[in-house]
Order: sequence, then C-alpha cells, then structure tokens
Amino acid sequence: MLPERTVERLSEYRRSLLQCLEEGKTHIYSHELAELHHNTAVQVRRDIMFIGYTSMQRKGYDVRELIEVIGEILDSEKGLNVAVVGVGNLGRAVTTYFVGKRSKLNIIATFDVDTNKIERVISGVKCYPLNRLKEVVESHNISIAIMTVPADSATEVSEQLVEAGIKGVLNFTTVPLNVAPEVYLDEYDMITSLEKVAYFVKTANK
Amino acid sequence: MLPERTVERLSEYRRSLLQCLEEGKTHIYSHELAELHHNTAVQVRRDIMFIGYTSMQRKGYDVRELIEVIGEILDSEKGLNVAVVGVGNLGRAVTTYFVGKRSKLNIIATFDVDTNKIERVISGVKCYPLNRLKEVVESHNISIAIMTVPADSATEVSEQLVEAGIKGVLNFTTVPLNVAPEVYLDEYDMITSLEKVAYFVKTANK
DNA sequence: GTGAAACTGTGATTTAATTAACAATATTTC
DNA sequence: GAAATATTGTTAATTAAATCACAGTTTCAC
Repeated sequence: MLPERTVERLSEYRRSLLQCLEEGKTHIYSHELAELHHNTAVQVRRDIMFIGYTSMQRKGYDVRELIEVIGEILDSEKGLNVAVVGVGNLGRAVTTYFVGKRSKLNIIATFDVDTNKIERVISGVKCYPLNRLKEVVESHNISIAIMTVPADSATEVSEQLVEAGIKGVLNFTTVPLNVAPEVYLDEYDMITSLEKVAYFVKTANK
Repeated sequence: MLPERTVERLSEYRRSLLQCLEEGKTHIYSHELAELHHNTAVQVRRDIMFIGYTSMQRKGYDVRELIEVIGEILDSEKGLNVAVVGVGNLGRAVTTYFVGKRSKLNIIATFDVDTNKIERVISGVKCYPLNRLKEVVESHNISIAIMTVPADSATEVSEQLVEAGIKGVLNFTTVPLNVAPEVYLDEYDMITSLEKVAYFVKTANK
C-alpha cells in the first residue's frame, strides 16, 4: 500500500504524461516531470521507485510505459462505478466535470430527495430517489460515492451510504463524517482551503 | 507562521464551534472536538497550544473565546476580497456555495471571457470581462482568486492574476500552476481525490 | 576509446507531523 | 478534607515524508 501523497502525485503525473503523449513526447526526465508539478526530481524518482518502474537509464522515462504502469497501480481492472449523492449546484458541477474524464471511473448514477430532480438526466447520468440508494448501489455495483448534499443531511446520508455497501466516500460537504473503518473516506472542504489561502496571504506580508 | 495542517484544522474546528454555539453549548473538551473531526484529543490540544489559547483547566475550552481566538489568527481585520475566475458550472457552484458563508471573505467579482456571461449577476456577484481583470482587482482591492477556468487557459490566466497583483490563488483546475513565489498557491484536484479513493478502495480488499 | 556530462536509483539524513507519556491542576466523591 | 478522577499543557519519542548525497550507467564530445 503506497503512501497517500505518492498516490496523489501518481495521479497527477499520469495526467501530465497523457498530455505529453498528445504532444508526441515519448520520453520524460524526472526533473521535467518535477517542474510540471512544482516538486523535485528526487521526489519524482522516489515515487516512481515505489511503483517499481525503472527507466532506460539516461533517456528518461518512457511516457507510454509509465502511463501503463501507473494505470496498473491506480486503476481497477474493470473500473469502478461512482455515484454523486446530492444534486445541487455543486453536485451538478461535479457530475458534469467528471463524466468521461477517467475511463476507469464511471459516474453512473446521481441521487437526490427532491422529486423534481428524480428521473432527470445530467450529462447522461440519471437521478434516482435517495430511498432507492441501496437497491441501485447493489444492482449497478457502485462502490464509490461523492457526497454533495446539504450540511444538515450529511451525517444521515453518510450512514445510508455505508449501509448500502459503499466502499469509498469523497465528502465535499462541510461536515466531517464518521464512517465505518472499512470504508475509505476522503474529505475536502472548500471553505477551509479558502481560509487557508487567506491566512497565508495575511501572514505573508509581515 | 503556523503549520499548514494546523491552519486547516483550526478552520474546521471553528465551524464546529460555531455549531456548538448555536446549540447552546458553552464549553467543549479536547476529546469532544477531536471526535467531531476524527482526530485525537492531543492533536486538538496541540493545535490550540499553537495559537496560545489556554482554557479554564478541567472545564474544557470556552467555545465563544476559542472562536474569538481562532478568528484573530485566521481572519484579517477588515476581511479579504475574493474573485472567482471562470464562470462555468464549477465556477457558478463555487460562487453560490461561498457567498455569505464567511463574513471575512467576500466574493465580490467573477470573471469570464464569454460575452454572454459578462454583466450577469450570480448570487449577487457581478461578472466582469477577463480583460478588465487588473483594473477591477485594483479598484476593488481583491487579493484572492479562485480559479475555475478550463484547463487550456489555466496557465495563461494564472499569469494574468499574478500580473494583476493577486496575493493568493486557489486553483481548482487540473493544471498545476507556477506562480511567483510571493503568491500563495493552493491546488485542489478533484480527479486526483477520486482516483485516490478508488486506489484505496481497490487496495483495501487485498 | 577516454574523460566529462547527464540521469537514475537508493541508502542515509533531516525535517515535519503525530502520538505517547506524564506532571500539574481543578473537580468530585465520600 | 483526602483520595480518586478528569482534563489540560508540554516534553519526549515515534512515525511519516521529503531531501541530501552519491554510486552506477549511459551518452556525448573530441
């Protein structure tokens, strides 16, 4: 099991590498990749060492091969199915944003309680009523949920997700959740990020 | 200057504390705060130690006072002005999401190149043409930018932001940016987060 | 083909972040 | 009011992450 930070960086490297491929670049040096991601060449090499890939010495990494190897590490063979739970502004934006971006992660359902939204299709993805969560998760083999519900229903919904057999949660609500230990949880809080930027802006000119 | 992680946690603590206040809770123990944020009591105490606040021993922290002290650390006295650059789905969602949430961080403008969007008002915030960036940033004293532009214009826009005198950038595009060293940059990449969740879901059952 | 230059891979070290351990202090119980 | 309990604040230890330092290759220049 790789360190979290390494996993994050590998995901980012891969996207740069795909970009390189499009531009017809077949090899890339660790220091080039580092520069693209404002980190160091050593860091890049160490990350790549973690996944056990080694380059042709002195020519840099083979872009195509490296993409391949990162894929073997990050992707599940058959891909994983993802649901967006909560179809507000953010939920819609996230759905639209993701659809088609990663071939191994398929957004295949959204959920909401609002009867006006149910049966609607956003970017090709159908909205189901939240009370059919378990059923749909099971029938469509959904393993990951992106939570974009309002704060006041976040805790309750997260419990329902666990109950429904979800294996991983990406929580975009501002409420910290407590899920069962076997469920992987990643939380991202925009307000915190913005406050952090504000703090460092404030503190910089001192 | 506090550690980044501590800043993040303080922001999160504050929101829980505000919630406590609403519920009429006047004091809170370190272990209670820890439980709300799935971390440990020691971590909470250490974070609070960093900001130099000390409680009435044995009664827990005074909620109101602690909110106050965290505010002194995180907030700028007069508040900071923020712009959202790029009014696509995500930009709109982010704008709506933020408006009114934090009294010391005011979203006061959005920017886009699309002439259909210019002059439009989203959640009370007016959209300006991107070529007026510098002018508006200066006249409205905007110090922070949230970037939600398409990937292919991200680099160019980030240069314009620096040029316009922006002090902090929160980058939601998938393109890693390189800004001048005096500009604080925080990047958040949804795709990476989702891939990370997927990796740990995949790796968990092994 | 020899020496210099350019990269990678990795052991050793350093730094940052977290956790453990515990003394000090206030509160409750009896 | 003495003993037991609960909680904080902080030093010390540990763990995790990043960086340094350098040996080992390959390539290039001449």
